[in-house]
Amino acid sequence: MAEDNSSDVLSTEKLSKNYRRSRTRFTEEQLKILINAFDQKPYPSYATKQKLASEINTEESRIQVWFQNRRARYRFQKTPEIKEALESSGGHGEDYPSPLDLSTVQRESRRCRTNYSSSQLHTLIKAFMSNPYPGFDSREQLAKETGVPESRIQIWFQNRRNRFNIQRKRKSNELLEQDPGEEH
DNA sequence: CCTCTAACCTATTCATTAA
DNA sequence: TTAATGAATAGGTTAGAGG
Repeated sequence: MAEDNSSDVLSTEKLSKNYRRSRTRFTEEQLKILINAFDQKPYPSYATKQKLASEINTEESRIQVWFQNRRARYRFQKTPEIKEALESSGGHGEDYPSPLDLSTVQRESRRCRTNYSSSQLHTLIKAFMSNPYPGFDSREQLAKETGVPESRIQIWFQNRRNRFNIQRKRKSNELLEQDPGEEH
């Protein structure tokens, strides 16, 4: 088959030095603590995540991602063991009281909203225009340059891409709707 | 090869803040 | 009060380490 992926679509941005953070290896002891915390509270507050981070000596952003992945796995497989545990305890599992139901879980305090200075925004926007998908090294560089934590840089790029796409979509929809001859 | 899962992504929603 | 935007969510994809 012909390799037709040489098209210009992903020539500059996605291919260029776009590498991930190296994979974190949790020790058994760390996992024990994390799993225990998850069983107690699958939606930990920011303060709790910070506490866990210092407790197992890792970054708070790794804790955040770990909980995200754990919830996804838990929800997806809904493991037979857990289902059994739910039913064996008389219809309602006390150990797992549908902990992933957001409507019943009261969410606790988030991380404080970050305020960016205009010079920080200037740096970030410039970087975004040159590459909206910065790899780990690029994000670290930006963090160093702006003094903003790398985890905030990553979130900033996510939000920026989303809102950029939303605007783009709305524009194309408006173009479609403005067909000439539309009466009224 | 295959499985597991950290890292990453989009889309949406919640929440804070400046105008 | 509202618009802009940071933070968190669900849920999906990518990739690295080990069987």
